[in-house]
Amino acid sequence: MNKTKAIHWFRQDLRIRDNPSLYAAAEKGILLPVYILDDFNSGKLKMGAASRVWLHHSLKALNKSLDGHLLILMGDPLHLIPELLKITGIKRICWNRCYEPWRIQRDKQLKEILRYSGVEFQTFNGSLLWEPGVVLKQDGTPYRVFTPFYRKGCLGAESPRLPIVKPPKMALEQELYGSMKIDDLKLLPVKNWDLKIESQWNICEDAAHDLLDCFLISEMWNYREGRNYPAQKHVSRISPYLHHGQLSPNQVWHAALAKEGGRGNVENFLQELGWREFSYSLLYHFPDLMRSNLQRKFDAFPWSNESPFLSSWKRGLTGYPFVDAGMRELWQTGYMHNRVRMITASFLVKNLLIHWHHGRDWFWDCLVDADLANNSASWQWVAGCGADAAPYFRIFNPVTQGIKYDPEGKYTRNFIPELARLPNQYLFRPWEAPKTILTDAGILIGKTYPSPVVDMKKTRNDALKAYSSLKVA
DNA sequence: TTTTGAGTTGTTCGA
DNA sequence: GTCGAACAACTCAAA
Repeated sequence: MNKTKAIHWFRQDLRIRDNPSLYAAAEKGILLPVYILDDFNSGKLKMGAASRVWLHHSLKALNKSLDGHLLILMGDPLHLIPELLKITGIKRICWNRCYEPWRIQRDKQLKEILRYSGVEFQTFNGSLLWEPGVVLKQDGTPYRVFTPFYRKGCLGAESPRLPIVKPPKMALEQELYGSMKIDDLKLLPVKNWDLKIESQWNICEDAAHDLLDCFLISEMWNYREGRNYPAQKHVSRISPYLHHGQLSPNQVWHAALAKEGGRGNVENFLQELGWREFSYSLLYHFPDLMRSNLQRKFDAFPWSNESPFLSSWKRGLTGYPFVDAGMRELWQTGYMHNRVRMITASFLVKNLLIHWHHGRDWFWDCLVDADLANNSASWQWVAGCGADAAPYFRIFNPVTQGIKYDPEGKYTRNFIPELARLPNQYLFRPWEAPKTILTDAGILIGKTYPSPVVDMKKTRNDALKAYSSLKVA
């Protein structure tokens, strides 16, 4: 038995700074930092391929900042942790809380085991500004509408704690007790498509801060407007760092608050963190959020089965350039600009009438920021079956949206090089371009770039009809 | 208890 | 070209 040693169990908090559990574990003596790849048996919730790539590099970076003393394991923590405690004789373990329903269940079981075996454990809030259960309506039930949730619930509650520094001293355990190598986790794909993703991102804690600082200093002054233009740099792109915990929301919140944004830019940016909180709250109170329509009448929605267009959508071959640009950005970079996420998602659900579950799964696999709460809540929002009142008529038109938010076509041309020489006037509706213009641009619709898979006008009306059929329920 | 009115980011049509 | 109105019905916080 060794009272001076403690384990910090890294989960979705892959950082050294502002890490309450790491801080507490390192405080009293020797620290054994552990990471356990634990999604091997979680079935449908297996981490997506892009997230695994991100995780691989995150772990490499984290291990480096721990002088190579990060203990790596793979398997079920319910077995591995008690075993590790036994082997090491350590009697104290700390972690930051996670909120996926299966993790909540699992952690509860683990606590029982630890209690039974007389191991001291401590858990912390390391990844939310307001934990679920704190922000509730006066009647004690959870909010179902964002604005009151955020304005009254969040902003009316205690303000988020200030970030803490990294542990002043980290006396790291030198023995590695049969640790695996990070490479042994086989997080990288066999075919090396991950190289494309890696070239876009610097995946480590320091880079996360650089990115955030850069955004806050040079881009946030125009966040409110600029965030709508995917060709511009007015979004922060911190979502993957937030998901994996290289950044904490507290660090972001307080860093943003300290800036002069003007014209509501800071408030708008903070509100996006509020949406993240809202998603987590929904997931906590509706654990089946990833599957069940929050509005049950949507269970009767006439989704088209076996649509041949799902794969066109995935590959960025719908014939609608703005949609295709987004889907290709996703595939090539593991990321998609938020406005384009809404447009591509709206297209899948409202024009192709394909169930949001299919979109959810594709995004889950492709996004480096894939997050159960955000992904589930956002797809429900787009589909209109989510928590907020969603006007049935909110159906994005990829042509209109392209003209409005990518006026110079820079974003679209970047991802659809085969349309690069098409004039702006026709860039978002090449099928309407005169033959001579297409020829001049080297485009053959149906050959070098697909014809539109569906007709916007017709499918819009079909969707409106389908949505109004739900009224009765 | 009842009532009021707002609700993330849209589109189309007609003046 | 710009502008405002219309496009369901419903939930739910809050007065």
